Amino acid sequence: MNRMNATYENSRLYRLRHSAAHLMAQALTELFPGVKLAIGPPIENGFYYDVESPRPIKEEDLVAIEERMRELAKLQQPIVRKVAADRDEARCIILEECTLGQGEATAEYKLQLLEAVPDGEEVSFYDQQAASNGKVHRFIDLCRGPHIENTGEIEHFKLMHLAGAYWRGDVKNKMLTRIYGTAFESAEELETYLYNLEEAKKRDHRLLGRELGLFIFSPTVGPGLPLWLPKGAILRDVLTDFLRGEQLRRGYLPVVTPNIASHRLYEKSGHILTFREKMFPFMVDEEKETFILKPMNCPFHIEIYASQMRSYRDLPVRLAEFGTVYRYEQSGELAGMLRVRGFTQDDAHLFVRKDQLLEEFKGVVSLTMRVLEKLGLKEYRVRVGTKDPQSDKYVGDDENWQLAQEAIELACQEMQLAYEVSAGDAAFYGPKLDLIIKDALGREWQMGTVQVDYNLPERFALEYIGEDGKPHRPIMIHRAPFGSLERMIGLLTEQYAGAFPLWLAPIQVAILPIADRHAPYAQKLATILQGFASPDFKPDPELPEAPEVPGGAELRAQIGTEPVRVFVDQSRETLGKKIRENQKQKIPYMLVLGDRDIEAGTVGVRSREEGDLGAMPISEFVARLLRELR
RNA sequence: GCCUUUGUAGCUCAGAGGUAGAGCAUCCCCUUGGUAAGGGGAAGGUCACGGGUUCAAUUCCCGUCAAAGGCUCCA
Repeated sequence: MNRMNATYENSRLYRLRHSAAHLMAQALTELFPGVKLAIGPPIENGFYYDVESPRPIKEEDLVAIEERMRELAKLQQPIVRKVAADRDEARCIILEECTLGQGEATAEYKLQLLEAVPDGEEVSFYDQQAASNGKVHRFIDLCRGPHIENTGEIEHFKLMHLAGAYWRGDVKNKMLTRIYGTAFESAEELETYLYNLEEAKKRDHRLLGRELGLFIFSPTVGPGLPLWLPKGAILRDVLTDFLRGEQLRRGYLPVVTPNIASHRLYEKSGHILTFREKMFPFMVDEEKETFILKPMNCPFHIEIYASQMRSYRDLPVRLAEFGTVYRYEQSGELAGMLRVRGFTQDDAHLFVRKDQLLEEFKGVVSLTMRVLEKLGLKEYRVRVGTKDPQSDKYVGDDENWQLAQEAIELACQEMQLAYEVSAGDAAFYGPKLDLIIKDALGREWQMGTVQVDYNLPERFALEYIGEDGKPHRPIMIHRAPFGSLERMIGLLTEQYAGAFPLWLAPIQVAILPIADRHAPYAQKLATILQGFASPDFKPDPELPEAPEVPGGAELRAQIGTEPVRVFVDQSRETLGKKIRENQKQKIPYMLVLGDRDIEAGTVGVRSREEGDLGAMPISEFVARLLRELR
């Protein structure tokens, strides 16, 4: 669930939404007699109520429920708080009053909730009622509160959608129907919220991914298996080139490993035991052995580490690979690029000595911060996932866990990261630091991750020879600053609404020849901007000879070895149409090219953000471009 | 996987128990244009797939697949 701050929880809006949830429950008890109410809290953008209904609640029922809510709100029911003297009285109120004469069975979940209230804590109820046309409408609910004073204050609300939700969030329990709604203090705020929601949908990466030609999904290929189109693939290349460069400077060594491996590898790593349900069905060769499509890269990198004797002087060893892994995610979990079944991690494993752990961890976090900064991702949450003391699903001794956690927290403090500790969010082999970012619809996704691992070195009996001539066990750091290219590109698409910054944009410059006769010249200019053309390069032998681009040699020198990603729009359309189409493609710069420009050695520059900038010498535009890129 | 919803042309969407339409995109013709859609024409669909009800199903019912919003999980 989304996190809420104390200001919100103390606000009138929060109480208003809580009361709106009650009002909805009241409408439900009237419209669906026998409905069993579970819980109905306010949430970040509204409220919900979980119920078990005697007949299925359909989307079309929402209209009637909302209608009844409005009627009930108009009755101006005062909301009265009551405190039960003791547990027995609370039980009586639940069974006799809360059931509203609809039978004790409807109290099933409320009784369970009562049991969950800690001893000594006050048990309160909120009661609302009013009479209308001789009929008494009443609703009373076990609830901690607080609420607003009167249902009449609930004016600006809307029921949003239906969903299933397990009772107490446990898959083993019955699935209840959750009705989501939202409420605001004013009609304007409600409208703004709904409007923003519509706007957010336009930023959906699935929509933009297709419109901008980044990626598609094909049912013929299979769910959760994306196809990267040329522009999306360029985006991947730009991101991987960037990170590869950063890693090179930080002493990472590239490795490449296969997509499948013998089951023996994953038995040794423990994945078959702990990760089996996330793995694609095994490939069974009846004569020889079983192969597994890889769900993680680490065991391969471990094999590489273990392939030779390591000295303490060799450490840290940092092995990096953009490794594609396959995980059999539940069908209902797939979500565009944010959750797929085949994805490429910007993975690396650092094998370090104990005395190097803190510094290496900090190095990784610093790289991760550098990545976020470069990507322009400013809003994120840092979560340190630690062991759940109640659980025994972890491996390794407490001392190592303690050390690992201290290293993580110390690193965060030294780097002045605002982090929060979340018990139970560790990996089974060690604590970790995750970066969590919201998508367009406000849903949180784990992006980058840094994990400390004592377990796998143990399972694979990894060693290095220490200064003392004796074998020692290294510690592993697993890390992925992006998390995965799929998720990161999906998220970036939403962050930028498809208008990627110049350095990332799959196409940086579109050249728009005004008439057909300008196309050869446009091609010539394109090859210069692309930085690979020799002076006598002829782009297309079919094209007529074009005038030389003035100052071409100087421009080549200016561009150097960094190619600009250029597209020449040769469609036989009017200039207006070309501008419109390329603007919709969110290309950072358009260069309009006609007789006047060829004559004068200029280009008509149009910026995605600033519109028409007028004609300028080509060298001036190139200077502007390079300035922006560097 | 579970709950709710959706599935009509490449895309966005109309439509009705009697075997289908628009705009954009595509192709062709005319237009060669100076900063957000020039004009005309053509082609394009087993109405997701498989059953059932019916004289007749794309429409109603059931199942399957896929997608969306949630729940549970996770990069």
